[in-house]
Amino acid sequence: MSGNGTQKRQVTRLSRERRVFDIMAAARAVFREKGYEDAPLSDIAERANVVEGSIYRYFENKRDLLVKVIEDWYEGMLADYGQQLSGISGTRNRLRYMIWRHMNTIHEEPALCNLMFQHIRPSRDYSQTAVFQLNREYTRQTLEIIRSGIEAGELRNDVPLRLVRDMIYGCIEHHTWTYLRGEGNFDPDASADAIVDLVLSGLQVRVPAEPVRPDIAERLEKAVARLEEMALSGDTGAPAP
Amino acid sequence: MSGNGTQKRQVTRLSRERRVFDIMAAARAVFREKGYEDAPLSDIAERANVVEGSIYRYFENKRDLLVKVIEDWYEGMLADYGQQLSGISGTRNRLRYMIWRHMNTIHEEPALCNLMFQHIRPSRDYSQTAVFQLNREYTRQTLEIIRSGIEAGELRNDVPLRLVRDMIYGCIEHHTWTYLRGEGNFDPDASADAIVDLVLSGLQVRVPAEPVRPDIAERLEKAVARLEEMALSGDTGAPAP
DNA sequence: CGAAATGATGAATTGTCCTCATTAAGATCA
DNA sequence: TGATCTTAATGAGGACAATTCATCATTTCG
Repeated sequence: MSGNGTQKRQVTRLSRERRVFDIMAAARAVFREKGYEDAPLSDIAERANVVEGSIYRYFENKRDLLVKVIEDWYEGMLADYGQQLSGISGTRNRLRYMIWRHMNTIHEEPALCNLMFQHIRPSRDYSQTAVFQLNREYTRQTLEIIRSGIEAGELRNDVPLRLVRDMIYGCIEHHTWTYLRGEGNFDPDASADAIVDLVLSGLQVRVPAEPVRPDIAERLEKAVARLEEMALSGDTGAPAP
Repeated sequence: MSGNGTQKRQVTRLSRERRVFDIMAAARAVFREKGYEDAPLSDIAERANVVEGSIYRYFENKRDLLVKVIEDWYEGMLADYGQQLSGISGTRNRLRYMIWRHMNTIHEEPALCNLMFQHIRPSRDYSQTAVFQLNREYTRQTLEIIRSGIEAGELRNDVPLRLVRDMIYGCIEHHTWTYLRGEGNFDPDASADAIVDLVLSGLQVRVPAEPVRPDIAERLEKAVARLEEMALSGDTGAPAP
């Protein structure tokens, strides 16, 4: 409207790394806030101080941007996982840490987790992505915990490992979502304890280590009674008529 | 192009029910084939022999159409569930049936399940939908199975019910997806057995019902030995030096 | 300093969902 | 039966977001 007809446009050029970093940071924030489909590329571009079209110089398309964002987040998350875990000993403690950490992640980044579960994991080519590989390494450690528990004789050896893995992760996810939906409040510590307990002990009632098995107690008592009787009567041990 | 300039357009009018039925059937097919975002309304309209705009006379928008499709499918699915379940007795058998059925559903309609998990369940207003209510009733029956197992003394009574529910459903879903992704082949029967077993028994090694507790066996043997000795010696029962 | 190479731009294109003024089919009534 | 009214169906067009590309700005290099 005002007379800036022949104004030369300003163009700022930064290093490739810096641009990629800016765009991914902006994308992560916007995706976290609005989800995937409700996040217009224009929002991301604006927040990154870039024009829409420029994004396509660094990312194939919107989906590729999402994948890279999640990948980046995942890497940061898992960076210290192995190390932390190696500092914990005992099957139960290690399982508990793994469960606790997984729950905590969902609790702290529900939006990004949602993107992962809604848009990355169900995609056809998921098993070709880097996130898949990261995840594989992550869950491999869980399988390893179980395997060493079996070797130590603490855990049953007749259970399909993958099923156990699926049970643990499935439980965590399902449980966290129902909580996030607003059923009760969230206590990762208590929940982690309960899940470990349930996975290890199962639902069935366990017979406590019985003080004395009834049939044996009976036989013992009879033997003692007979002993006493014999001691008093001088019997030779043949049953009384 | 060819000279049909003033051709009167043909309009067919059907009952409201019939139109809704046609559109939902077409939508279910197209959604199943292409997912949600990759299913253009034009495809659905074409398959239903309707023009795009007409869909909006019966459904608020694309999402509403999806919700109604899933609702409809869910209702059909759960119609006989309660009845089937009431024909099965025993905690283990009932749990197994519930698990088997859930797995089977995912196996037979992976695409529709995906829509449910990806687009319906995570939505903000999920807990206001009819599907949510249906699902609630569905999982309530699972809680009921467990509750009656507890009452019968078969199951532990110190376990949070919701956690058990989450564990079962989470396990089924996670497990089925990893299978559908192509890791191994799918055997609902074997898997259902394994899941029931794991949920009931847990991971930990169970001490088998010992034939005789060692300490008791020892005492028994000693008693018998003493008996014999006494019978031979005419001892009064005081321990031998 | 000039030319070539590369990066950034935003206008234009495309593909969808969705709206709405217009038209056709069927219902109602004289 | 024919005129009028009601309402369903239509499809052209609006809105909006992803993606492309010809053009121009900046940097690099001889």
